Amino acid sequence: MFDDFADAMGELEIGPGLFGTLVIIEANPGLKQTELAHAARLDRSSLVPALDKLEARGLVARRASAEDRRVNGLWLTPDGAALLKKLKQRVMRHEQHLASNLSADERETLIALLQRILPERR
Amino acid sequence: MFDDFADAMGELEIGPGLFGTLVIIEANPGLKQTELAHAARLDRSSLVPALDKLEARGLVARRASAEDRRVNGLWLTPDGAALLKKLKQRVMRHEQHLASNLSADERETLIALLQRILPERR
DNA sequence: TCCCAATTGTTGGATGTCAAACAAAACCAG
DNA sequence: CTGGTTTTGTTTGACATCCAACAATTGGGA
Repeated sequence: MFDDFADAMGELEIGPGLFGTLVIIEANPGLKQTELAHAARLDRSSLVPALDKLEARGLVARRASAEDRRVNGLWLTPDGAALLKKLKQRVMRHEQHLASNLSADERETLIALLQRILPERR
Repeated sequence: MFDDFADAMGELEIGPGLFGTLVIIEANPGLKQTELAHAARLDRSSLVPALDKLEARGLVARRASAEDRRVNGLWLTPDGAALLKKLKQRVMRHEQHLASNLSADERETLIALLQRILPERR
């Protein structure tokens, strides 16, 4: 599945992890790194090189918070938002390709069953 | 799920990867490392430290092949076979715990649907 | 007010994975 | 036979992840 994902992403050089990161930041502008790490099920420290990369590519900005000088607020740049839009289309294609052997009903059933074996988050 | 797996394994210090390795070796005694890597979807080189660890713990033996001196045949030691037996019980408990919210029918459905979204192996 | 505890982002060390390059051994074409 | 090609296990370097420790900052209680 990851190979398939990578194929769908093509030349854009974004893996499942960075894609998820972008999605979460888009949905929660100004999020701080600790919160993003929690949402993405990552260690705080794992995020540092990932954000370094996204920042270096001009997709995400770390903006120092005015209220709390320890905190970096995370924001998508216009470039980041534009790339994410393209990425979402490709991910959708990837998921359709992945589930192409399933009817719409079967997809719903699969997702519902998977939801029910999710352990509660610790 | 991996956390749950680790909990079920308790003090035995075997993760999903090493467990799979042991299962494959048990089912294919004398297997060579390249074949094991293929079966486990691992790189040949990734196997080296894993087998080093299993060998150091006395669970697996690398036995030089008589016909082809490049090849190491892989075998479970008696200790390895004994540990694997215990591991299988724990994995079974883990899987039952994981699927405890599903009826037997639902489990079958889930597995069948998952099978059908499996990409063909490359 | 002032010191101690908690939080935040980062660094450093460990581990597991991959890809590329390698030496030894086996295979094969002429 | 012999010289080039393939296969096998290993080493090395890159990368992502975790955990533990850290400095800077904030907050709370005596």
